[in-house]
Amino acid sequence: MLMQTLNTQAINTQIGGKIASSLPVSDQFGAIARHVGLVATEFTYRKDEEIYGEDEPAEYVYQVVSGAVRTYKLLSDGRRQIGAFHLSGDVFGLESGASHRLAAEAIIDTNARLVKRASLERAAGTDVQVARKLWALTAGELRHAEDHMLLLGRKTAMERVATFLLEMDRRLAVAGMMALPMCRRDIGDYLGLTLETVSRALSQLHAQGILGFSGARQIVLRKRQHLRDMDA
Amino acid sequence: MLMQTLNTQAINTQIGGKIASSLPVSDQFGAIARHVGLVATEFTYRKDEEIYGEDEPAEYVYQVVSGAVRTYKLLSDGRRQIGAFHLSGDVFGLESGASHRLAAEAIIDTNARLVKRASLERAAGTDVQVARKLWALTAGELRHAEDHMLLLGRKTAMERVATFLLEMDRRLAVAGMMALPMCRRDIGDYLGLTLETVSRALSQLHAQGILGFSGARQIVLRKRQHLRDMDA
DNA sequence: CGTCCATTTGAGGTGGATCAACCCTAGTGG
DNA sequence: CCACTAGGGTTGATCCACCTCAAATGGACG
Repeated sequence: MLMQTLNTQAINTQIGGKIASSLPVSDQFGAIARHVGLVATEFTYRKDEEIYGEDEPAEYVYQVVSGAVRTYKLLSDGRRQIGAFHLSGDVFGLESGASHRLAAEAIIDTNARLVKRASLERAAGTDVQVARKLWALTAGELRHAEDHMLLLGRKTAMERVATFLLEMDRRLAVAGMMALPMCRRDIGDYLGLTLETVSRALSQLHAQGILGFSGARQIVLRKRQHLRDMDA
Repeated sequence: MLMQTLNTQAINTQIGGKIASSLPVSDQFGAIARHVGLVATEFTYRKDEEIYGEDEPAEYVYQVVSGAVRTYKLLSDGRRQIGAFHLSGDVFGLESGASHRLAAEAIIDTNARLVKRASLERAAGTDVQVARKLWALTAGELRHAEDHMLLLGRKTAMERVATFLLEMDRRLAVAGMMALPMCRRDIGDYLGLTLETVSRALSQLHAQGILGFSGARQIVLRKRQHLRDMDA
């Protein structure tokens, strides 16, 4: 369980078997709140570990430091819909209401900063900038959900995969190459497809020279415009 | 174009061919903002009239007074995904960013109150309660979108229709009967199905005695628990 | 080097889409 | 008051994109 180097004043504590660190909020934590007095705790979650469950009280708000997180809903028979993938820098678990609407799990080993929801609420009550930021974060999630409804309701399998590749390319490509943290089943459950259909679409794009593989999860896009055209 | 009785101090004006009325905000406008000084304008939209377009600057926030509104996204070839139906009392068109993410149209003749986005923003800057309310409204839309992603990505046609019926029953049933304002095509574009599939599902539920018709859009649910069971 | 998953690929089935009549019913005009 | 019409809704027949089931392949890790 590797942890990112923290502020030297950080106090490391052991909670529930996970390594935690308290640290004063600095500019590096700006994404959640630039507000003096807020304390962030850093946690490490192992691959496939649950971070919180659906309908669980929303005690904390999270920011991914490293790793990746999936949020999802389940039907009673196990069918799963992944609502979003959260990557480095992303905030997740922010709720206006009392409980989490989706469950969250680490896709791979993940470090996250936590702040108490209550302290954010308090900060928002005195600092308009904080309140505005919380609203903007929720609005950003809503925008993503609206785009995703169009994908799930109306796009073909190939269009869904093309959209997914462009999204991931934008969010995690380094030097034109992306290293996907999630498996084909996760991608399928995000796109409303089976893992086999995802695999077939990727194989077809590979055969057409639109993407290159170096390992199943290392992908380089070779014809982005072609993907944009097919994403409808 | 019938209009609801307004405050006697209201000033009626004619704008762009539509009847508009300015009125001081009172408690009846609480859903958008209980903030002195905000002015709401009332507009009437005819059936199928566009209220705003996708990506159009978000100048106003709307509240349905009477009627019904659909918000939707289109793909280039005309495929449409309806994101939500807005009924009496619902707020729509609220954006944290600069532009509308979905287009909006009146489903039937509709009256709506409008307030300038800028004045809401101003109010939110001074009144924490207003800021909190705006956030809660956006969070409520997000919750609906998250539920709907699960429906679109993972539910069967029958499960989608059952979910739809329960949602509409909850939102617009009067004396156990609901009068749907939207046509089968709208329902299909909301549920990610074709209008034929929606019609077949409703016919099957009718044949099973789970619902009764009095006209294609007048529906009474006879076995709500049965619908809840099939909505997975 | 062997084991275990993740991924790919193949073969066949099916739920919902598509294409096509037909049927209501509300509104219109005679 | 009734015949006519148009648009919405229903129903039927067929199709096909994606799912399901199955097996082979590959890659990471002990």
